[in-house]
Amino acid sequence: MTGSPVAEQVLRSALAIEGAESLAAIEAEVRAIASPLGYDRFILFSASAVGDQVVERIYWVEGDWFGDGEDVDAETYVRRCPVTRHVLETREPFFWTKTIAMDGELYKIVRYPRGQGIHGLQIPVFGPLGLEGAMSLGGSQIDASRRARLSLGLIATTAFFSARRLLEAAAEAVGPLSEREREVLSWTAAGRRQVEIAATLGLSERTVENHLRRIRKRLGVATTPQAIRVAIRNGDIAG
Amino acid sequence: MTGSPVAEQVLRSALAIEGAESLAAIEAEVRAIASPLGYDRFILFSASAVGDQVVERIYWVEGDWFGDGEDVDAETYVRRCPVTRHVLETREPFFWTKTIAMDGELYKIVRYPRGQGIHGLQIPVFGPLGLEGAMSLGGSQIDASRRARLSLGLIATTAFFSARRLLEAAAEAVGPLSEREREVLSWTAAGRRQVEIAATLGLSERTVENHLRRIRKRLGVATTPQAIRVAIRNGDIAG
DNA sequence: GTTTCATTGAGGGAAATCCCTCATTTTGCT
DNA sequence: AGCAAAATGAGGGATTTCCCTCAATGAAAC
Repeated sequence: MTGSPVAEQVLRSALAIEGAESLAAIEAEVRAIASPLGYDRFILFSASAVGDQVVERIYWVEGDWFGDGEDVDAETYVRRCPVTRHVLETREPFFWTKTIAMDGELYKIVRYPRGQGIHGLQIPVFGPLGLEGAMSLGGSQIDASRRARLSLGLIATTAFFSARRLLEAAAEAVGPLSEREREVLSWTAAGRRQVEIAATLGLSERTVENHLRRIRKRLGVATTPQAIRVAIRNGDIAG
Repeated sequence: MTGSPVAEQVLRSALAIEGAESLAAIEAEVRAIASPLGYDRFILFSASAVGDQVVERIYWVEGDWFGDGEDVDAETYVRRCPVTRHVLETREPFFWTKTIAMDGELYKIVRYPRGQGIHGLQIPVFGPLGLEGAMSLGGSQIDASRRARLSLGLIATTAFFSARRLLEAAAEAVGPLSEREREVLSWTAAGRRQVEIAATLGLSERTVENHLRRIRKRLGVATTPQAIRVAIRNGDIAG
């Protein structure tokens, strides 16, 4: 489609992104790699695989994602987009195509985008807790080769972690679990219900519930089952 | 230390690994990239933190990891190694150094390995379920630049997923849980709610609920959080 | 051909969990 | 003493999970 990505440039940009001290610097590097490949719109966001909410926080939006006359803001658009939701179901970067049908826009996940419309590449980013973010790149004439996908995958992954480092500096100050919290969680892992744990420890059900909520918050998870896994992994409770 | 990685070669190898049809082909590509950087021993394995057990399955071991006269097998060595355990606690590739002290071997996680001894790079690999595997590379004279780390990170990540695709293809159900049940439980451990899992797997909420109930019954537990722990213990799902 | 089991789905209702906020007491630390 | 964090508890409402039963399909086993 356009020139194939220059490998040297890709590595160099990834390193630059890794050490970037501002979001603008990250954006510039991404553009430098993506533009020659035909991508001219970008979305970078943190995501959690939990809750109905896929998108957690948008780090960067750029380009004509919405078309003229659309009066949706970036947040709404990204959150509603079916392509965005698809990151929950995949473990690999994927291409998509948006065509204008009679009854509105039609998104499709495709192997190789071609033909009329806006095409794009969506790259999920994974971490210790599973899906942690994603980057979307789009354009009307894009390089959709495996090589481009691999290159942009590296760039996007690096960009996400770097952007998060910059923007969520003081966000996740999660401490370790307290003694009481470990105790409650251990009983939970042992199959006890909140009311039973309350009786065992001589607490009210409310307190047990409050402890569990605080535990989830601390561990940065959404559900108690997930808290069990994370706590086991962290060594907070016995596996 | 040695020549810096040729970016073009890195991208090419990553693509080759991605499409590889045999483990040997993957190994060859990794060697081609890693050797010039001074790495001559490799371990590739799937991982999960099941209590004491970090390593799940070793895909590939090569090189002089153990020294002469050592009569430990690869499994034991990798499982015992403190460096291996450290992948549980990190979200980034890291360098380590092994020095021979009077009272045995001493491993240290370092920013830039130098001096005498064996040095290495450990690269955790993440997926939708969190930590899913890792690759260890070692050598006595290694390139420990950020550039090398980034390049090998890409290579290792690609290699892991490709190797798993090849080797776990015919993995059959060994546990008491069926394939579908394991799948549902894994997503639960990853923090998904029933309705979300239903959407992801294309099932009705009812079906997911039924699966979970059957899982609890099979494992002989009362609650889903407990099922998570028991399943992790049994190795039915990743820790 | 019959039986078994995995997989899928549902109705209806009970139980449990989860979310928000607010408040009190205790404990550890400077 | 004074502050911060842990630990405790509650109100009130929204979601989610759980439990019972019932049922249809398809594939594998006998």
